[in-house]
Amino acid sequence: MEQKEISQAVIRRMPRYYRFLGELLDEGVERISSNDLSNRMQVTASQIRQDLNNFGGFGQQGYGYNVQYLYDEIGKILGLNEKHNIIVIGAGNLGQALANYMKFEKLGFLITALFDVNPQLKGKKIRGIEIHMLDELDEYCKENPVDIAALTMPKAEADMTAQRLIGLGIKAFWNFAHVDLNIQDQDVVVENVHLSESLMQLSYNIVKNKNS
Amino acid sequence: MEQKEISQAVIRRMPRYYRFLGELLDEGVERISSNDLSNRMQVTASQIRQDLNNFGGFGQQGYGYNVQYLYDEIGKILGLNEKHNIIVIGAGNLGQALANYMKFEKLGFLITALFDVNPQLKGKKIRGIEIHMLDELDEYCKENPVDIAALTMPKAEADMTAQRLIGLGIKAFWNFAHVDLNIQDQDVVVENVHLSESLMQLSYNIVKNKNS
DNA sequence: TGTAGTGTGTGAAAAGTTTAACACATTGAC
DNA sequence: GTCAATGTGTTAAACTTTTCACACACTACA
Repeated sequence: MEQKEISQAVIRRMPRYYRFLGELLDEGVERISSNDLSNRMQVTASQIRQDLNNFGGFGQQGYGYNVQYLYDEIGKILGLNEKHNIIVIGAGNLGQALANYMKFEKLGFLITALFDVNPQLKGKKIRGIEIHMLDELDEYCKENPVDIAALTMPKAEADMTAQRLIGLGIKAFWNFAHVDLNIQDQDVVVENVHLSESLMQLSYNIVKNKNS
Repeated sequence: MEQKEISQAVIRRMPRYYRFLGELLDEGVERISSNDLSNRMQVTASQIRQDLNNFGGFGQQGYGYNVQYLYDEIGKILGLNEKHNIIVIGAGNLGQALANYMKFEKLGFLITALFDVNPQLKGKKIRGIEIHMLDELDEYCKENPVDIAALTMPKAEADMTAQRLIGLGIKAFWNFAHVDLNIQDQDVVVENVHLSESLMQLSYNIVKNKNS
């Protein structure tokens, strides 16, 4: 059904276009050329045109791109026209921080439940979102639609829990545990957020800068 | 002083090598070939050899790589042999979650202070780390060594605060605010962690998978 | 000590990504 | 309506990254 494979390099840039177009909308800008957008975003106009053309011709010669239209189209490409229910496994600081973060809801990502093994957290609510015990996971997943599982538990349990969730039909993981999930199933997608690795990259660049 | 520029594509992979080598050390493995490592890490052996060779010949023909030695060398490359003091600007959920996360310390990243504008948080401590008021920032930075500022405040204030911090001599930012920092100075490095963008990428891949 | 086997470092090929260049569709001022 | 100006979509070139292939350094066993 998909025409041709679009590279992840392109996909990584789409949310940024979406963000800048949202800002343009807020400013009341109705149309924009790849050139003007390239100045704002500090990327080449050529890249913008190439990227967008992967998905079809959204612009018009002599006019440019209609901001609202392009914004909506990129939203659709990124799946933001659908709602996504997220459960968070691990209700520690990070899990609770995610639950508290309201920005995700505006994008259509709704955190519906948290799970933890700590009995002290049982029944506690974060912004109205209940913390369940991990042994209620199976039941919850059978009774409620779940699109994404965010894994914020210690790495030792992450892969095991992921396997359990795959068994329950979960097809998408937002993985904060510092480990590679061992996923065989082609249908299952994983997005890793490895904070320590990001910090190490920063550290490399600090040291490099010092020495140059 | 730096021999030649090493691409960020390579740098992005180094922390992952570091992680796998750490695991090998824990398992008591003393030596490993690029081939065995490639099987574990699901990358090509060729890529491992190329990547490592950017920094020098760490291996030996007929033997492979000494795990401990390579681990240490990559640690040095990533600047993990030095300590880095981090201040966190924004003591909301995410800021507090970062302060609570002990893994960073093991890598040499020490969170030394949090800052916020909310007077209710004044003097509160997270794992012994004090929350200061934002107006104490200048004084703090003049009296204490600060290597990295983690920005977890709302995006509206992020860029302004970054400029202020640059004025105070901070040269590295770990930016969680959903905005591009407007940095001119070549000496200043930025590492972005844009959680919403990561989520949108995941969402794209979910939708793509459904349609294929 | 000899020798078969291992496995790096490296140069070159292949694949992928980004930038440049431009034909021509559309705009907008007169 | 005409026509210069604009600015996309697209093809091709430049550049970057990844993979392949192999000479030969070193190991390890007899």
